[in-house]
Amino acid sequence: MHDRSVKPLRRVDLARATGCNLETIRYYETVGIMPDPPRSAKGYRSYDETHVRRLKFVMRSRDLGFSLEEIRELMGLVDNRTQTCAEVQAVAESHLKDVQAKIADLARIERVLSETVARCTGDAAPDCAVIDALLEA
Amino acid sequence: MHDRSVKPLRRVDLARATGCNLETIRYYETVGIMPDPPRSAKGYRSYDETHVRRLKFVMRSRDLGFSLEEIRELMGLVDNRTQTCAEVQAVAESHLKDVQAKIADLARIERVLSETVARCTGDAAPDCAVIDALLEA
DNA sequence: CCTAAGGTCTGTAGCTGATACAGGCTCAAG
DNA sequence: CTTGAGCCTGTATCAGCTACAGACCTTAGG
Repeated sequence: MHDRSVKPLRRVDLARATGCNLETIRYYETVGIMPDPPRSAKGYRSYDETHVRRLKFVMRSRDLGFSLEEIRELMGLVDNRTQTCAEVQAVAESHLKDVQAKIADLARIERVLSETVARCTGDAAPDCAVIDALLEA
Repeated sequence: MHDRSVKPLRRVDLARATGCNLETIRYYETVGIMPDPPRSAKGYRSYDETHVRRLKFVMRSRDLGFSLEEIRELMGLVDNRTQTCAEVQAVAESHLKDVQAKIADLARIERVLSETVARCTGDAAPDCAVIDALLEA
């Protein structure tokens, strides 16, 4: 009962509530990731809790490595929830495969780098194992 | 003895010899990763084996995830090899730490994603575990 | 009521690391 | 000589932000 006429959030309030960068909020609006919010008489954006939730969703998704395009896709599925969650699962699974591939790539890089660094003597440059590894085919 | 007056390489030859994209070569020149090559009378770039080696070095380094800035640093150390290889080792080691951190991040993401996807029933959207995970704090 | 701090608005530029394209010129093989 | 392949430059595009300029507005304290 203590929410009679909740005061609207300014852009900076939304930023603070979510930890999102101020400018990024505007960016998300221009690229359609966040909806255009209602404006005050003077043109000031005014947000509410739905925006906080949505932005948190976006940020969590970004944090999990989803691209903006994937997030758009996810949110589209959520917004008109006429379909089953199988589609959502498919997006997430496809993204999971991407992540696993990236891990495999990085693991290879890690192996090469750590082997190379270990071979390094710290002596004169002409004998540097890192440089050799990069120069050799 | 069969290299009397080796014929100069064109840009496309350098691209083919290294597997680098044609435009990327020009890009690397503008950002100072590759040197400005000598030009023919008509202004055509002309490369030789030193460019091939240098570009291969750059590509291998990129492949191992070094940023252009890091590559510039590495090449600076190689070019005026007045210092010991300890500096090179330091660059590589610092990069190795970055790579390991990235792997750890991705591993966390992978865990969250795979757990979430596994919880998915494929049923109606309102119960979708992926969406729930993204909506929950 | 006035002032100062802090917020807001827009458009635009910069960042990384490429990649692509237009429009015009040139080279080399047949 | 023709034709196709390649060259040149400048500029635009992409993701995903981040930052700044310059003008305007709001709000709290004195």
